[in-house]
Amino acid sequence: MPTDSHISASTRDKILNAAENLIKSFGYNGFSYEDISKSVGIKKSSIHHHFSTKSELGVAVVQRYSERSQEKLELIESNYSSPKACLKAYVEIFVAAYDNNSQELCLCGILAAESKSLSQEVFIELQKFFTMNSNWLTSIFKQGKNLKELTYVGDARDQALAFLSSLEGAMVVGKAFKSPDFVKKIGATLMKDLLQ
Amino acid sequence: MPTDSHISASTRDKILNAAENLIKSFGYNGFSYEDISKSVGIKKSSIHHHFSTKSELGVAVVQRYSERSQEKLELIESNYSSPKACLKAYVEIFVAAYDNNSQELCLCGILAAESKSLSQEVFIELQKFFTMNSNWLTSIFKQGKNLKELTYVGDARDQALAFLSSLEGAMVVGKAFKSPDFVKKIGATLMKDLLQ
DNA sequence: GTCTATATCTTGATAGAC
DNA sequence: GTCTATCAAGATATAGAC
Repeated sequence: MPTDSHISASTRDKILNAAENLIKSFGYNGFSYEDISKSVGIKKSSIHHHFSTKSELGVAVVQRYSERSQEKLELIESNYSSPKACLKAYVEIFVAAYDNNSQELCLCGILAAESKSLSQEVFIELQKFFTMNSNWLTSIFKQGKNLKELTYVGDARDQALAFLSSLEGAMVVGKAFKSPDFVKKIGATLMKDLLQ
Repeated sequence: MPTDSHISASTRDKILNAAENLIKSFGYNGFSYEDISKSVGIKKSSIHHHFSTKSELGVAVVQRYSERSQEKLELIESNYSSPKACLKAYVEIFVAAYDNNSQELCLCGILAAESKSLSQEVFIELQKFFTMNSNWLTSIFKQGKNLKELTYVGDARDQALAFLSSLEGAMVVGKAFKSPDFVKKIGATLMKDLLQ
């Protein structure tokens, strides 16, 4: 058995989990090593043993988040052949992340908003996330038009970027309204528009 | 002459200007009294004379931003009678804020992302901003459908919220891509979709 | 209304014992 | 790999002179 998914998370993973959740809730400038210390039950200095700087920790958090996102995208494409179903499943990622976790943001959404506060290293990982997502969506939109499953005017990439922007924005605006089903509603509206 | 728009800004206004710009760039958790001090050329303690707490400053910044936004919305409605033209002018607000200022975010967009870090007082002002914008947009979308100028399916409010989310999200995603004309492109795409 | 000075706390990070 | 102890810097905020 190559993976030991049943054993409890390593300290390193616990730190990454805590950091990811803290960033989603309070942003990169809104969390500290002390917060992680409390959450994981380990001293600040021990965190530095695993991630010597905050930037290094940030890079690792975004990398892991991107890897998981990529796995989800691959899973969608292997589960669904129709672009319409793929897009619906994509929306469901955002809905689940938001609705199931008391209106938590996309990790990379809040980091993008804080771009100017990030080290170059973290920012580069951030860009990779958005490049991956926009490329995937563009491909889906192209297929959708070819198969006449999705209705839109103009360029597939423009539509993909607008779609991605809408979902990221929905998480942000939904927080301001403290609306638990905001992303679900926006997602449904977006899909409806594309099936016109 | 009732207004003295030619005289230089009061210290209070200078502080508000600095705070607004700093928040747009680095977020609420990303700026300090020291930053304002450097920007305005005044000591930290003097800022406390005008705004005794950071929360108080935050409230004032959002209130002023909202007032200006409201004035813009009123100006649009008095300048244009067509819903389509109103919506186009609304998009232009976001485009101008983003493109002219090296990809600066909507003040309330980044604050919404940082919701959990805000005092209740600041958060309440934030909600007012989004309520005002969504109500205005809903009204425009209703008129647009009645006059057959805008094409969309379903509820006007849902479309208004999706539209607002798209613009807010475009500013965020555009930052990740370091794309100077991202909001303009997304805005054009959104308008095209509504004129289908 | 602005300043100097200071208080108090928190931050990211390091040194060194175990 | 985790701990205690400590650091220097930066944070919000206050006291009191001018």
